[in-house]
Amino acid sequence: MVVFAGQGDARRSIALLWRETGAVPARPAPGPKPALSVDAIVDAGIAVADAEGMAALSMRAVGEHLGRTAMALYTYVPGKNELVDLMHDRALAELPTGYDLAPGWRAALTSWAEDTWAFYLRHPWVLQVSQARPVLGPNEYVALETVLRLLFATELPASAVRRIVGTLFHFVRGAARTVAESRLAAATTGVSDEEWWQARSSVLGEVAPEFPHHFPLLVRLETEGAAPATDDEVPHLEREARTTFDVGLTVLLDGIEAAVDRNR
Amino acid sequence: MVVFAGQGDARRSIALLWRETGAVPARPAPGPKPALSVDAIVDAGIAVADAEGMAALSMRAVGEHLGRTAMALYTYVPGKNELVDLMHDRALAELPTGYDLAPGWRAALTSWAEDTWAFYLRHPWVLQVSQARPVLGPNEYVALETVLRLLFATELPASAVRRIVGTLFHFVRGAARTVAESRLAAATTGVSDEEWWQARSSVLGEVAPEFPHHFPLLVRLETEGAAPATDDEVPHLEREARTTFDVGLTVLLDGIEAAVDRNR
DNA sequence: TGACATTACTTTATGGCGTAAGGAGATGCA
DNA sequence: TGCATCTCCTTACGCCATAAAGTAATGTCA
Repeated sequence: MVVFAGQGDARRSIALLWRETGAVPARPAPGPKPALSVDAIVDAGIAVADAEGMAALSMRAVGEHLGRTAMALYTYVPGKNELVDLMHDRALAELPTGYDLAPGWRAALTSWAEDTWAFYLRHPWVLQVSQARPVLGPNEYVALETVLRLLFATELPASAVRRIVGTLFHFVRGAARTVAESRLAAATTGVSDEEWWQARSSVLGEVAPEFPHHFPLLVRLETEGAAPATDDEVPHLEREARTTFDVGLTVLLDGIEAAVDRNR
Repeated sequence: MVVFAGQGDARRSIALLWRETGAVPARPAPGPKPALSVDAIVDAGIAVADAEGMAALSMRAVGEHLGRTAMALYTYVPGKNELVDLMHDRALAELPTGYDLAPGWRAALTSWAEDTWAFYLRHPWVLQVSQARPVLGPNEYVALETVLRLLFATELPASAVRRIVGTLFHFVRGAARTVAESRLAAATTGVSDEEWWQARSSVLGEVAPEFPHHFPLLVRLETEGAAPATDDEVPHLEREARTTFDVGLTVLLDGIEAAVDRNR
């Protein structure tokens, strides 16, 4: 599922995101006192999505988590899309902002990428929120401003910074997505990555026996390129993904460094 | 929606993917002749997904496209997940394979990235198929072998190639995803990116008037870093995304080059 | 105090989804 | 001719988001 920013009443969604506290109701309104709140609903939504994944995030599930029906949420939130926007922006508040630039932009960007990676793995459902039309909540802006500060320290021109920040996000999100999806698949199917690969490759050996002949480089990648298996608690393929992240980050930063050198 | 590879009977899914033609039915079976075929269904699925997006891909929609009910498809295909796997592998067949390495690996990889980017934009739904447990169809392997051939030309060790290929895919998929989601949002909401940003930023000016003070670098990015608007047919933000792709690719290839130089 | 507006929340209903179950009709072989 | 086998259909179930209408609680005002 890809979730777009709420398309309904733009004014209302944005006001919700920025928690327009203005227009405080002077006199108390009639009717029963609200037992829920936007914050409580957003927290419940995050709890559900963290535990069961975005696919399991339904209005029913969130309502149930609060001892209410699905429809009760609509008193506080215009719809599911807007709820996801709010969840997204609330989650982003977790990201650190105060990176130290004294040891240089490269060290700072490395820390940023690692924190962001860890954040996505804590809240994998965030990866399903579309970046094309960003949620535009306050924390989204804070997160962007944070990484911009590190990138502007390279003294690259704004036009280059603009593109490189996109590239960094593509990379971190893509790398985290692989791990997130892998974990989700394991959780929902009860089959670990290792078991899955085992089953697949044995079937493949039957169905396509001429495989090694057609794909010699793939075989070479398997035999030469794989890290040795360890008896870690961390699943092997997850360590593999983490290594891909580290190596990819180095490549990217080397590329940025090349641009910086050219710019000097 | 994120789609995982079919988790049902592994043997059957893989046999379908590799189109196990063996065990040809010697004598014609009784019963009506099949009017559909796996191929026809896969084509219809791709047609629906290309035109309306992954979210609109339902068994009912595919059936209707063929003048059948949804349930008719289940004679040919075990379920929706397996259909998506088949669509994925069929689509991948479009990718070119014979890149010329004579002008060097960098030029070849550039062509590869551009073709892959264009492919994802032709079939944006492919980006929703999870990479964590790949579909493992024949064309998936061909596509991998293709890019491996270009990367091994760098003479980097297999372990490095293994990680860099992941990084390249993360980048290309991420960049393409932005454009794909942007187009999808425009198509489903009827609001262009430009109109959307216009509406949002005017509301934002009301709700958060102190914005420029809090996010000076974002403002700088807008004013200094943006490409001038043109009266092209291509939407402005899409050109922006394409530029991000070009710049990001350069950065990545520079990074790979740095690794190659170190390895020499 | 009683009438009434307002509010929180529930129930019910609509139209989507994937797919299980069972049935109808066509086909080929005995 | 009977029967097994096959394609394809209808129906049904339990999910989903959410529209519409109802219920009960709370406040203000006459």
